[in-house]
Amino acid sequence: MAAATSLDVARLAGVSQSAVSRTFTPGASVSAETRAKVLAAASALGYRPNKIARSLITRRSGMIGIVVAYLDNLYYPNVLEKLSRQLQHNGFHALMFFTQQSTDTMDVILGELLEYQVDGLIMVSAGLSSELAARCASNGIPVVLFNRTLDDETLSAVSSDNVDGGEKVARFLLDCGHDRIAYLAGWAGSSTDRDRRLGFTRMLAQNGRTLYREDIGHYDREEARAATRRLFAAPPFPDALFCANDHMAVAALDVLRHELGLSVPQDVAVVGYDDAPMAAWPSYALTTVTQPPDVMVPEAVRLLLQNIEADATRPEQLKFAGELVVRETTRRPSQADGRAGSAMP
Amino acid sequence: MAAATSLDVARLAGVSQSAVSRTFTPGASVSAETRAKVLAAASALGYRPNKIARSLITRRSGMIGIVVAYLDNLYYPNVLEKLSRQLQHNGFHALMFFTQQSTDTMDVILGELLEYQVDGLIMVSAGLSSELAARCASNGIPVVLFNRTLDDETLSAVSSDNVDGGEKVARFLLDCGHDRIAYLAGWAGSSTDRDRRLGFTRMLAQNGRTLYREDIGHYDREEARAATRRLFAAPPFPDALFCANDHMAVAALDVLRHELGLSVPQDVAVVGYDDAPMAAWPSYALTTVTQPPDVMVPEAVRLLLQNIEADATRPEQLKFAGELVVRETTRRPSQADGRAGSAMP
DNA sequence: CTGAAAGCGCTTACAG
DNA sequence: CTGAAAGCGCTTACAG
Repeated sequence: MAAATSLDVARLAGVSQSAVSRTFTPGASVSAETRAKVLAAASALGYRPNKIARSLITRRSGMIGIVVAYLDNLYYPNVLEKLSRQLQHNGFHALMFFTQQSTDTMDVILGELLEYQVDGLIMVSAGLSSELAARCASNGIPVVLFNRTLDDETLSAVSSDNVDGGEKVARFLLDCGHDRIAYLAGWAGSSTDRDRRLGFTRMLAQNGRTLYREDIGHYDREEARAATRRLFAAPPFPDALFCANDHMAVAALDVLRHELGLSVPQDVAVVGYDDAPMAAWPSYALTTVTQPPDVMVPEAVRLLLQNIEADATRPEQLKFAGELVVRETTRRPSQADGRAGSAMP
Repeated sequence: MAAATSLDVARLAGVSQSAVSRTFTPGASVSAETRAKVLAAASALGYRPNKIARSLITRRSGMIGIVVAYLDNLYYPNVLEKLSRQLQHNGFHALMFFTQQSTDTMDVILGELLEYQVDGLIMVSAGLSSELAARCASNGIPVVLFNRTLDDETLSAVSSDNVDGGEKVARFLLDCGHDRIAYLAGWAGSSTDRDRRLGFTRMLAQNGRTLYREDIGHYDREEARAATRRLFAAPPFPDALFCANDHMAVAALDVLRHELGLSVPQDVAVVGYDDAPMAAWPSYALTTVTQPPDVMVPEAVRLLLQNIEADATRPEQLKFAGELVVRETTRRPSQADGRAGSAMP
């Protein structure tokens, strides 16, 4: 029952084992006749080249490690599916590595990644320290960060312009005439949270405003619920709430409506970030900022494969602008408002 | 920059290459002294055994192929994460294969699966014909289907008891006093849809009822929306709607409330299946039937690894009972009802 | 175009 | 416990 090898095929076809190998190597030179004999024998035996044996000598495993921290945020499953399909489309396959929260597991994971001889690495909803990044580089494994950036620009990264996105949200909320504007933060250490907050508060400041209130939800549903309660513990309530992602915005929306009995957007406007699937569902109809996976995913894969081809890692940072999608959780901007720099959806 | 090999380590440690191999093989015999020398040399060189080379001889790649059709149904990302973590916990890693809708791609995928020398296969939201299953078996690759079953019981499968689940829903809806009960079907060809519908209609029949209306949503959001419109095109409207999964139930709920202006559960009760994440969100608070991944996933992994260990595939079908979770999209059962076989949540 | 041979980095009998 | 050697299933110069 053991699978047929190239030698089995060679014997049946009456050719050398090299000839078999060549007919399965794109671009190798085999006569049409030999090729036909080999193909016939191969299909008779149900032969398929052993990729493991091949990669031992070619030094290409055809596998890309995808490191993910969690899929709770429903923006990510879609990203994962697209990444995986795109990889498949290019002759690779994704080998999954889920991290725990602790940092030393990241070390374990990296070790396994190395053992499996992955050709490259995509970090999706997980952070990677500069030190670990260096270890990948020293082992010659190209890495691209998806949706996060590293300060020292030592790794390739594909992300959306979160500063710009934060600004867009602030400008829109200002245009709608909001005054007591609150921010529900994600993880303090993440580049996404840092940048979204930066763009948001900076634009507020340019218009002479500051954050009315602020709390932290750590990109976690339950924590976001608790933070929302704190944000609305005492009047006067915020009249607008910018959440660092949709995952938290949806949780906040539920607390606002179903626990506190507030009307959205009449009592308070809510804006999220990501344009995750549920943001478009009528029950939420959440105003949010897109991070277009249709352009980001192909670029991430292209960048990675390019570095693999080149056999050298030239870090490159790609940033794409997201756009504000205005749905039902926000009011319409006041027509008469002539504030400079105001953005219309 | 090439990674260190066992030979490099051997030279540095002043021992044979075999000794190096042995210290990295659990259970092999090495003296404490040799082991220490090897470990020191290994860490000095940053050595890690090459899993690819190892698997060529051990015939164990440490990789499990996970075949997935789509992640749109948000019940699946969680399943995927749990499966992947559980595999990791057992020293394996998941290699992802996303299928297209067409059947011949399944053939291509299977070929790739074979090339990558995966130790086993888990089919998650994808179907596999008996013929392809046979090909896996003939190549000695254990397979377990997750959440679907094959009629001929030739493959292992872990699923929830969908017939029982369908019955529970019917009994509950009957207890609530519903009369015009409709069914929103999934894929006609899927075992989940077939079984849920069977249990549902059978229990209805036992109580002298039939389906008031029925339409098909193919487990697709947009199709479910369209089907819901058709189901409610003409009065008298159904007063209860059982959807074959939560993904469609949530879509139906949105059409009912936001397009047709109906109140749930006053005008119509809605029940889903799966207990996907959004079912618990207050905006939906969907009554549904669980398919407990916390028990199903570990069992699926156990079954697969057991077959891999045994080096023989003994198909086994495991079925777990789900439970009805009553939330806000259904009314309370009428207290005074004494119907035999009535179920209380 | 073709075949014999070396070698990718390991594991595993086999002697000692 | 230890080392020399064969071999896992391939690819790839090297001659012819």
